[in-house]
Amino acid sequence: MKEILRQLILDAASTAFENKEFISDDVPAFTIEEPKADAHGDLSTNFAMVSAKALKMPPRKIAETLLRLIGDNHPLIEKTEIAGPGFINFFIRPSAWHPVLMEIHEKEAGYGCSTIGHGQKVQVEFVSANPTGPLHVGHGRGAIVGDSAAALLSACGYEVYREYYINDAGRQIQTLGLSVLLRCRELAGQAVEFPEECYQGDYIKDIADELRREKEGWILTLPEAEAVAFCSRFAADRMIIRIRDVLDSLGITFDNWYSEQAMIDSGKVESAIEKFKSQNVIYEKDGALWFNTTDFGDEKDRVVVRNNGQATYFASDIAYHQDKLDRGFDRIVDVWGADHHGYIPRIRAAIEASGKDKKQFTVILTQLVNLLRQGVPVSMGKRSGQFITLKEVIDEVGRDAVRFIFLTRNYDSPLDFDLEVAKQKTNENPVFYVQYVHARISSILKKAKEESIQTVMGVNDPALADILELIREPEEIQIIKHLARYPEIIRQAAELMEPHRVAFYLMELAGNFHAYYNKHRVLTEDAALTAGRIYLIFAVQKVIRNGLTLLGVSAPDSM
RNA sequence: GCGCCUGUAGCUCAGCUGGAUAGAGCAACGGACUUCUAAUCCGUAGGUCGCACGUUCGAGUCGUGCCAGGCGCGCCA
Repeated sequence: MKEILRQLILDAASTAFENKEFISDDVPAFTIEEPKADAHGDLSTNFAMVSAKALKMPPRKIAETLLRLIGDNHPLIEKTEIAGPGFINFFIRPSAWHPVLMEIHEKEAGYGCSTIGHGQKVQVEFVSANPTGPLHVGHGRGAIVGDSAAALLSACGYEVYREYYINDAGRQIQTLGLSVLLRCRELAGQAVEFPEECYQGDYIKDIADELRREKEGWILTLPEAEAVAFCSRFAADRMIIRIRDVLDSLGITFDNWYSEQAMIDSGKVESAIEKFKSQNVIYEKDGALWFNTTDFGDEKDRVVVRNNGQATYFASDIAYHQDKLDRGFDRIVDVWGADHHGYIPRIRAAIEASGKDKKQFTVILTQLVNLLRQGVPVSMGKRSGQFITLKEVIDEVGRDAVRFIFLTRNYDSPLDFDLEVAKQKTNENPVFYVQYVHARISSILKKAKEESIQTVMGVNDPALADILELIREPEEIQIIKHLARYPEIIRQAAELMEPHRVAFYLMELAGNFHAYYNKHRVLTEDAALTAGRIYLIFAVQKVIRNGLTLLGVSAPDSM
């Protein structure tokens, strides 16, 4: 609808130019949007105001000219008006909205999808939590936002590749291994002193127990270094399995789990360093190797190899991002927690230094999550191991509610997650509000079927046009107008990678539907009217389902 | 001290990259179930958009400076 109007306006503008009524055919960017107030029509454009300067005409005068050229007998338009400082308001004929329903029924799950991505390859790297401890709710937020953003990109014609980067090398993993080894010895009855810097959580004991069952006393006979190395690998593997299981329970899967250790073993880190050395962006100072990130806008240069010969994690990060680009992705997206924001300049530096466009690299920074219970913060002590894990939250609250809550906030805002609120089946928890629409419609359709009412009409059914003429209640037109916006919402949400827009859209659509449901009956004595209304609500259901699917939330047939 | 994020109704949050009279939900108050699911709906009340300047036809939105909160500033991971 917007596109039709846009074309109409552009045509009128160029006619005006040909008639020499406009002195320029240079059309500035103008918008067409749904006004907040119904009195301002169905759609409105600021064309006259934004082009006032270029045309050297007062906005209202421009608007008058345009409207005269558009004429007042266009089939879609009921009336037009000029308002305020120069808005042109269009009132659309109610029946003009009906084709939206036909489009939804034709496209089904494809309604809302687009091809704006043109098959560009996008890699989305998210979660990538270290396998040294269980996932917490902060990871959950990144996981859900990343997964949903990926789904949106996919729906918009990008070729999306989901990847998890496993930090399975370096000091932390050593510590993990040591922690497990010490717990093994403990289980064997040895007296051990458990250092503070080791991981304190009970999951370490669990893994030690698994290890003991599988290997019995064997591990205790190994020399310290070998034992730690073995425990490290064993524990990291077990942690990854746990992490994957939790993510699975949220409906999140990856195309690839990328091992840092494997990357190091393949020599990619070394060669990346060599490459940068030869480009003189890496230099030596005080016995260490430094990356000259300052030249690319960072605050200070960063160490890549320490003077003890050990590479830093940054070295791996450089190689990893090089590798991403080498694999041919047009765009790479990293989803990080806000506590990592200081890393953006250096990673961006690494990308620029390799001759790539920094615009190919985007970071989604999810702000922190405060876990509460009835308004009281739940402590998140890291070292103590005394924190509520993501798994516990999912088990308590449920997958759909967890996902929806994370997706009803802009990821850029800090988020209070109250466990008690998340469990409530009230409107404080809008996931049920939206799902209820789906269930209600399923229920109506089921009943219609039982009463042998035809529920599916073909687009080419000759009776369709007459039946749709009966769909003209204000609430019905309101719903269809809202349905018409869906594809644009999806495009916007994908471009900005802001899934919360979809969640809010769905809540609004749900509101429209519930109001309609309470005011009008779908199954009536009038067969034609009933058919039309079924056609309408069936479309609503499809859009609800499409939206929920993008958010990774189920669409139940009964509740 | 420097950098990033946030500040909108009592609470939790939207606000479509600058549009018209700033919106939802919750909480409060008053109504609607013999009907296709009341996990719903209808109504009332609630605001100096942190503060101050600036940019322009027009600012919650953009710029600058303050104020408040969160996070980050290692040859740590």
